[in-house]
Amino acid sequence: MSAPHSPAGPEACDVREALDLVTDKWSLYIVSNLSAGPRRFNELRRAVNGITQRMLTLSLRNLERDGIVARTVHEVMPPRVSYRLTPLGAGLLEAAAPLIAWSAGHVSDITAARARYDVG
Amino acid sequence: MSAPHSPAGPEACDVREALDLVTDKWSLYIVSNLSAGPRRFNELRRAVNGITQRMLTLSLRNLERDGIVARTVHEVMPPRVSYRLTPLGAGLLEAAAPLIAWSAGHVSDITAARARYDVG
DNA sequence: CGGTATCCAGCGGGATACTG
DNA sequence: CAGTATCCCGCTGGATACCG
Repeated sequence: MSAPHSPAGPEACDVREALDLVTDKWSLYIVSNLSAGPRRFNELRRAVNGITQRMLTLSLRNLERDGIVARTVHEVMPPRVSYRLTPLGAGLLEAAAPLIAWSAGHVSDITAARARYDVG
Repeated sequence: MSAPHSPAGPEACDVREALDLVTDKWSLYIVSNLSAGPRRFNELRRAVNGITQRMLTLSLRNLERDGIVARTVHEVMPPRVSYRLTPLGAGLLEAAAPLIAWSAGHVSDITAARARYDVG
């Protein structure tokens, strides 16, 4: 099909691209769990509520690919791999912090709104 | 329940709940398009790059249900329906603004990081 | 420990057609 | 104009098993 007709401004596409970074289930959650410093794979797995091994691996790979997270392998036995935020990732976390805080603070408002909507 | 090494205390579940608000493809995009004031259905459709009629309807219903967006029907012919942010929605937009701005401003960084990753 | 590989269910979401 | 209804494909992501 024809490319999205958005000559209206270069920002439109950027915003869509940008929001895709946030549109996946785990990335922001993982990033926020790396705020306190480097974490090993299984530390993250325990910290990130409900994530599977597979999804943690995939999410970390994507974050690494995007330059958000850095992966370090320590060549010892047993294997030791740690993950930490890059400067880019730290910037993302900083930018996301208000949204995360707001969301956490307004879950009850939204739950209430839903209840009202579903009744009336 | 706060483990000493984990930032995930009782807030953990809330954060997951909260991030689910952001985890869908269109909501933040729509909300950001309502920042300048009320919009009619097809205005939004044109503004929100690439959205289908179905997904716009579904997304607006969810946002209305969550108390983020208010829907007003003007009983005229042809039908006229407008959508605007509620105070809650305005708060969400305010909280999301830094993330949206950051994302839009760092798309190129991320694209570059991907290119580097894919080569090496 | 830190992954891959494989299988598969669910649903997000696009295309299309119809309606008040 | 502002939706509903229907069909269906593909990707997300969960469960499980295996590997260096």
